[in-house]
Amino acid sequence: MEDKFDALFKALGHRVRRQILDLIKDGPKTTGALCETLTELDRCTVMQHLSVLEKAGLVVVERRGRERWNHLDALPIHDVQKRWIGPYAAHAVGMLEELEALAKIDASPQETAEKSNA
Amino acid sequence: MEDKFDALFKALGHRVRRQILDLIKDGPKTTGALCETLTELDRCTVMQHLSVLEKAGLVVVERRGRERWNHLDALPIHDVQKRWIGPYAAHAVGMLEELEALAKIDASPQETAEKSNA
DNA sequence: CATTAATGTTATAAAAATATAACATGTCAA
DNA sequence: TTGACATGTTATATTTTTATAACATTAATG
Repeated sequence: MEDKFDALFKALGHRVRRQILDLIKDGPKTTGALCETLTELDRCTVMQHLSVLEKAGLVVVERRGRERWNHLDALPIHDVQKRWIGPYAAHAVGMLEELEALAKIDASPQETAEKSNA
Repeated sequence: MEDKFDALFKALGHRVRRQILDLIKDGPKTTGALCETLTELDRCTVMQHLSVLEKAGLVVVERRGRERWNHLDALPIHDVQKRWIGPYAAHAVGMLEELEALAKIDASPQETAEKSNA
């Protein structure tokens, strides 16, 4: 289970792979089409990145004749959201609320004067 | 900007670091306390992991005397949520809804008979 | 102030990720 | 069927990450 999250976060941890996800978000693309966009990279490198995404379950391959169509599967990201991001994002909101509460106290310091000058 | 997401996803891409985040989620801990929990790892290794988390902005260090208190800062994860996870999780929900629609069609095939037998 | 405890620093070995090259396979289309 | 095209496979160089060891620093405490 933790292996799955390892693979997912590692897959998301490279800008090229995130770029690929964005490229196939609105519909599948062939490897060739992806390479045409990612001109700065060797075709083999693009295929290796696709392989990493595939192992993480983020890309599903459909073969059509001699073409390889790379589809996005966003379901694993939903799992990441549920287990890791959601709870921590909520934690972040909690932190922000604490800061806001502190700001209000600063704005009306007379209320906390007793505590401040120890 | 993409560098930030690189650092964040890479920081989250190791189970030990995710474990550390869980350990300090409900309050800061000293490096020593973390090492007592992560007994299978060398202290230096734990410190390296903390350094990765710190560079990603997920851990903020407070020094008290000779102790180092590691605080969670979940705000960067909020950014990840907004830019990467939220939109893709929504995409996943969309995929699920498409699948459900297909299931309904399967359940009442007479409604789509015209399309099916071309 | 000397000792111990907690942490920091530098160096290094081992493993994994990244990028590329060279060659191989399968398939479309004239 | 043959040549070109899209992709696949294997090998390898480079870089980065992970894990440790050895030594250094800083602060509490008797």
